[in-house]
Amino acid sequence: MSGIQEIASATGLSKSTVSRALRNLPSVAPATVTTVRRKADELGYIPSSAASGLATGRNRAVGVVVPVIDRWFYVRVLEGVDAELRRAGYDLILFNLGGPPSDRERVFHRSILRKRVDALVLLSLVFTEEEREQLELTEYPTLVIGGPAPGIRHLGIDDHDVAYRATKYLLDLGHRRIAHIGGRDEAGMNALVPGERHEGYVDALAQAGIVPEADWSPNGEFTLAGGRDSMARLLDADVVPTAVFAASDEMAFGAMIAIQQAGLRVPDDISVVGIDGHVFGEVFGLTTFAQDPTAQGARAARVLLDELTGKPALPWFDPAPVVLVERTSAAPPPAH
Amino acid sequence: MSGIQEIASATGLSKSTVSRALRNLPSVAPATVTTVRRKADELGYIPSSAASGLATGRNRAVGVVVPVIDRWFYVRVLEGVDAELRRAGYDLILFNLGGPPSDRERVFHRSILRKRVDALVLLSLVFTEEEREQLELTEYPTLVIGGPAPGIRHLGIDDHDVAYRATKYLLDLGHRRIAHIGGRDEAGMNALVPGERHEGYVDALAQAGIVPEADWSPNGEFTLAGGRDSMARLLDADVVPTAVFAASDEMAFGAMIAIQQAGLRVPDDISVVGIDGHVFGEVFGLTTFAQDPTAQGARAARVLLDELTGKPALPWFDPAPVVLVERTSAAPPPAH
DNA sequence: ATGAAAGCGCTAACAT
DNA sequence: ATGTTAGCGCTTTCAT
Repeated sequence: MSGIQEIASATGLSKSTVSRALRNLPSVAPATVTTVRRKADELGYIPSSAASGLATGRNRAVGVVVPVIDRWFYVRVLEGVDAELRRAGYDLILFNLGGPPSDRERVFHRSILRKRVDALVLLSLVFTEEEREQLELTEYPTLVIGGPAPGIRHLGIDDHDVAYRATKYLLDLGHRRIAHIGGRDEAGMNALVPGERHEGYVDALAQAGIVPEADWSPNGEFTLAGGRDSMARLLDADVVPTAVFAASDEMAFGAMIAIQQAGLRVPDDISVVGIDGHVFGEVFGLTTFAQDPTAQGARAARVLLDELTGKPALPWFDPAPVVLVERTSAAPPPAH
Repeated sequence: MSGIQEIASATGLSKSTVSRALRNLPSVAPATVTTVRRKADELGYIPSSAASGLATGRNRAVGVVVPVIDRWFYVRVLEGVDAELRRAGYDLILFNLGGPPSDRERVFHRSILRKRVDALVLLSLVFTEEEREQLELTEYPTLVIGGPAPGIRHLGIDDHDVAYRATKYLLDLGHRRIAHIGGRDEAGMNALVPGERHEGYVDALAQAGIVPEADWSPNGEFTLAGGRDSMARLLDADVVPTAVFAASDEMAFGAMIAIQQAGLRVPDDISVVGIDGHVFGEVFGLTTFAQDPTAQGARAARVLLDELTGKPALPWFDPAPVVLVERTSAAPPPAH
């Protein structure tokens, strides 16, 4: 109801002065600031972001685009982005590309590109050539978290390297029969991540002179149920692995459950390691290579915010850290 | 860069006609619409939400306020709200009250009340008297999901009833020694939910003439680890329950893990039931009373959107449905 | 330190 | 069916 104008009238000042006072600009008498602020409170003044956005071209908001919301990784990243934005007084607009593919187009055009945000964080997304161009046209500072995206700078862990380390870890424990529960491309999501992790696995094995069984890389779909089912199939085969490297903790949990359900024990019969650092890891006793998506999100937001205030754009990021968290799901293979 | 004006000039039409054409208003010649749209594409026209927001007073955005993001329930609700908003071409602004309490105040004033949204969905939040007043001043259509909030209409399940049914279910199976893993108030979150669930449990027991042991309502903090620890403690006592009703699936999973780690079996030695309908339930084989937070979110968004288009406000909602999903975690108590 | 005036890009009467 | 004219509520020169 009440705008800057009412405050001006009520205090006998001009709109400009009120505007300045409200924004703590220099060259406003301290006394004036006090008067203005008090009147503002009194009148229950609430600034209109549309008006200031129109006048300045700044929205004080950044968009976060996700392929789906309901995934541990995205939620954690969101948490990090949010924390940093909040400190800066920026709002977070969430764009979910999930659901019917037709929606994707709509969201993309009608929403993302609507000049509502000042910058964009894209999570694990792969874009079409056309979408990329559109994004560039907007000239928003933009970056991708979670998996390389051709043509856009990205922030995240080195997927090949973690997978390599995870496999190596199992190798060093003495395992030779190591399976890998991974993923495949999913609609609109980054297909490169599962690919790189699989390669890291294959490469580590190759270096040890091992060629993995053909069907030892089942698709766990990055879900708990997928991990369980994949493991169950692995357990059914003629030759069973003594260790499993899952491309995500969730799949690793699924594998652990399948192993127990089969009457076997982790790690006595089969060792399991994952990637992620999921909260549930502690309870499951999962040995994993943990990343910190929240930190990645915060970092991304920080970078974007800096660029919004004029800092030159970073063209490239060092890989985000991954730390080995040793718990009880991995041990040397059974003696026999 | 280019606005409605350039299109007007380029086509020889007036700003108004272009505006109308772009918004598919009636009373614009079909041919004109075509011309305008083509020119718009050609020029890479992107509407400014700030400008139209300022002109109309509508932002085509709704805010969702959460106490923390990283919780199964909230994420699912978010998914539902988002789906509905997307269909209507609305954006979703996420306000996270989590983190330092000082932030809460800032988010509340600087962001939520900034006239950036047209309506508000509040998740499991309890507000101070002052916050409530502020909210009312904004006159946004508002509603709460997940737990009653004094003074604001709310949408969600009947917590007392589910808890009653869950306990009754165990009772009907023949159990007499039933424990309840629940929660307590958490910073800024709805303290009423765990309370109601606990009461439902107590009431069902009372009706069967049972007074629960004093320490059979441990605080599982609504987390997996909390559920596990609570169960472990329960298992350590002199007299051990034959069944456990957990106020959330996550705590139920934790309880199941603790039971297994103690060398006991579910449901042979101890039965477990939960509330929620968490995806992991299937893999864990958890018998639970499932709600559908996504549907609740969608419903909420639908209602708000309707009210934005003039429909009279609904003062009250029927409780959201809860369905019993029977799996393998609950059975009659051991014979002896 | 403060004020006056123009304008951000769109929408909405009110014409015609 | 289209054009004219005012704003929406701020910020920002440019004066003073």
